[in-house]
This record gives sequence, structure tokens and C-alpha cells, in this order.
Amino acid sequence: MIKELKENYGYLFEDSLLMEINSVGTFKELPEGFQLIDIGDYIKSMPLLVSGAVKILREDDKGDELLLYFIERGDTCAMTLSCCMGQKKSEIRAVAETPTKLIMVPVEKMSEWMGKYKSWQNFILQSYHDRMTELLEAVDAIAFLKMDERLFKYLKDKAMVNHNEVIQVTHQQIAFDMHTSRVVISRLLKTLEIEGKIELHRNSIKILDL
Amino acid sequence: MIKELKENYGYLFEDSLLMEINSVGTFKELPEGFQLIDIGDYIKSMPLLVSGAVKILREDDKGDELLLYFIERGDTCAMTLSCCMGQKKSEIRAVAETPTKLIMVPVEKMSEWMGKYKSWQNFILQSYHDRMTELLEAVDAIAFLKMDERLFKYLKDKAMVNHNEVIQVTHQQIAFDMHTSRVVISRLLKTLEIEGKIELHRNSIKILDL
DNA sequence: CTCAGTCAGTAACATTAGTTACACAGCACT
DNA sequence: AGTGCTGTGTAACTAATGTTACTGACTGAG
Repeated sequence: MIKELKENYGYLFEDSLLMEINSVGTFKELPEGFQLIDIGDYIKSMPLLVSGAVKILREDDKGDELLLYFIERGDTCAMTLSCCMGQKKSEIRAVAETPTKLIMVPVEKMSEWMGKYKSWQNFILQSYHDRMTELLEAVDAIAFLKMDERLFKYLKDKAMVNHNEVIQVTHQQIAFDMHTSRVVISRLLKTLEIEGKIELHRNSIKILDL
Repeated sequence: MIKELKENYGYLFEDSLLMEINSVGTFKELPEGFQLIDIGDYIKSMPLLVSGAVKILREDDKGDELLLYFIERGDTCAMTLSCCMGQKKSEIRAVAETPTKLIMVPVEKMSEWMGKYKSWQNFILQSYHDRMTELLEAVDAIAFLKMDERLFKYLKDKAMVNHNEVIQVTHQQIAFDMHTSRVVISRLLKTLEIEGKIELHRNSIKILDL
């Protein structure tokens, strides 16, 4: 695990902190689609992403979902942080978007290291800021963009975290993530294809205009 | 200023921290409508609210606005925090919703106190969590609610921070905050009145069903 | 190959929200 | 009272999004 730590967090943390993480953290590999956190869960440990990507979703009472943003290598889940702190329930759901490797750190350590390591403190605050910024971007997309623009942004974001201009996804799955209906997505995708921005295939979409 | 501090933050911070805040902070009174922070501003000090309320707005490139949430007594602006840290520009606009009293603290202190006072650390993290939660609520409203529900929620929230079931506002102002058009708001307000949930007057609305 | 299940395309329609245009009411000022 | 400005009500229309219903194409299991 120490190898992964140095590679992904070596530039952020001093050796002593890396050693601490190494001694209390547990390394995990998640398959695609694995659900790390559900809404209402109490969080006992926080994830440090080593590789892969995790998507963060919001859900309302009626079970309608909405994709908020992705978390990647070098990130952590800020929601998790605050949830641990106050022993609060998670407000979001986290699902592995791709096969993902991460290190789980017990929450008690988070607070302890805050006082002990300046670099950890910066990491946590920076993480909060990044997540906040991504949330604002999500708000922008929902509030200011029309469906076709949102859809294209979604496709590009998804291609980005998958490091591949071809994404494996069905229209129905997109509809879930964007909280709309499959028919709407099919319609708009077809338009995007006619505009030459994407290529449609069964179970996959190629983004041309990345 | 020490009186305001003790009243509003005494239960949070130990005396030594209160004294520090007192010695480096400046007390300010803002009139309604005063703009504390604009998008793109570099932040040099962070606000601790003593009384009143501040509304936090998001704006896109085309100048379209959207109300995100309100900040009240005992709160601070988490966006400010993260902006100071990284010397980044503000992503949001902050405008006094009511006449507001607050204490401005230089940003260098924020970081210094993080290591020095556990209570300050908790306050900052709690603040991030609260703001995150409010942002999520805003997302919920935009993504999952229909206009009429969003409007009624807006009216109730506004009545709440104004401590008054009668709010002074024009249809046009609501339209700005909710990023829609005046005609749409007028139409929906009329429906809400017919449903017996509100009473419409020139320049003011009374919320009956609080 | 056949069958069942999943996935995608499309039409027709319903609903919601945004736009344009105009009438008129309330209020301040003269 | 007359003038002008701001705020509100409403109709008629357009545009965007959501819904229902049906078609056929593709795929994997047997």
C-alpha cells in the first residue's frame, strides 16, 4: 500500500504522515458499480482515492436520482468528512464509476491529524473547497443549461473520468443520472449525433468533440 | 463588540479565542442590499454574522442570477474560507438580505486559529458541512421541485430569515432570485393566492401557511 | 435457430415553463 | 387633476421537456 500512497499522495504529505496512513488505513479494490455509501449511512471511515473514479449522487424522497459529480485519484469525499465529524447521516450516495482502488482511514484520525499535520489540514480544507466548487458547477448545469447542453457536458465528464472517448452506457442509465426520461435522452442524443458531436452505438457512445 | 461576540459565539468559543477575535476583528453594520462580496473578488477577511441575514447568489456568464441560500446569525461564509486559503476568486456573490451586523476577521487568523483552538477548527468544519448541506438543499429544489413548489419554498425561507410572515418584495425581484421571468412568478403567485397559501399586495406578500 | 429480454428510435400528445404584448392600478410629484 | 413611473394581471403564443405507446434491432441462453 505504501507504494500507492507515495505515488498519489507523496507530493501532498510528509513521510511521517504517509507512515501513519499506512499503518491505520486499509487498502480496498472496488468493482465497477460497487456502492460505497448510501444515503442515511453513518460513516466510520473516509476514502482516499488511489485510482478509478467514484460518482456522487443525490436522491429525493420519491427515489429520483441526480448525479452531482465525480471524485478521482487524489481526492477524498468531503461529505464523508463532515458526516463523520458530527456523527451525522450521509446525505449522498457514492458508487464506483470504474474499478477503483482506495485507502480507507478511520474517522478518528482525520480530526487527530488536523491538529498534528499542517499538510493534512490543507488537504482537508482544499478538499472541501473542491467539492464545493463541483457542487456549484452541478448547480450551474441544472439551473442555467438546457437539457442538450447538460447532456453533452455529462458525456464529456464521463469520458474524462473513464479516460476514454467511448463510454459504455445505456440511454436509460443516462436518464437516471440526469433525472429525466429515457425518451428525452434518446431524442437529444440523436440530435447530437446529427450535429456530428457523437456517434451512437448499442450500449456505448463515442464522443467526437471532446 | 465583545458583548455581541459573547452573545453569539460564547457557547462555541473559549474566552481566550473570543478575546483574540475581539482584538483583530472589526465590527460592521451593513444596510439592506449592501453587497459584501462579488464574483471574482479576492477575499481578505471572513465574516462572522452577529445579526441579520445575507443571501448567497450564483451567476452565470450571461448575468443570470440564482439564489443559493441564506446565511444567518452564528454562521460564516464557507466559500469565503476556501477562497482566502488558496488566494482564489470568489465563486459567489453575497448581499445583505436585511440590515446586518457582523465581525470581519483577517484571513491569516483563520488558519492560525485552526491549529491553536480546537473549537475554532470544529466551527470551521461544521460551517463547511452546513453550507454543503444548504447547497444540496438548493440542488434538490432546482432539480426535483416544480416551479410552484420552489416558489413557495422560496417565500417561506425568505419569511424565515426576515422573522416576518409578510415579506417586502416585488414579483420581478423573485424572478431574479429564482432565475425565471416575472410573468411566470405572477402567474404562480396568483395560483398560490387562490389556493389560500398567501395574500398578495403591492410590494409585499403575506405567507399564511408557514 | 428460436425465444426472451434488453435497448434504441420515433410519433403523438400533455404539461410546464418562457415570451411578447398590452391593460390597468397604485403611487409620487407637480 | 394630470403626468409618469413602477408594479401587477392576463391572454395568447412558442418552446422545452415529460409521457405513453408502439416498433424493431440486437444479444445471449438454450
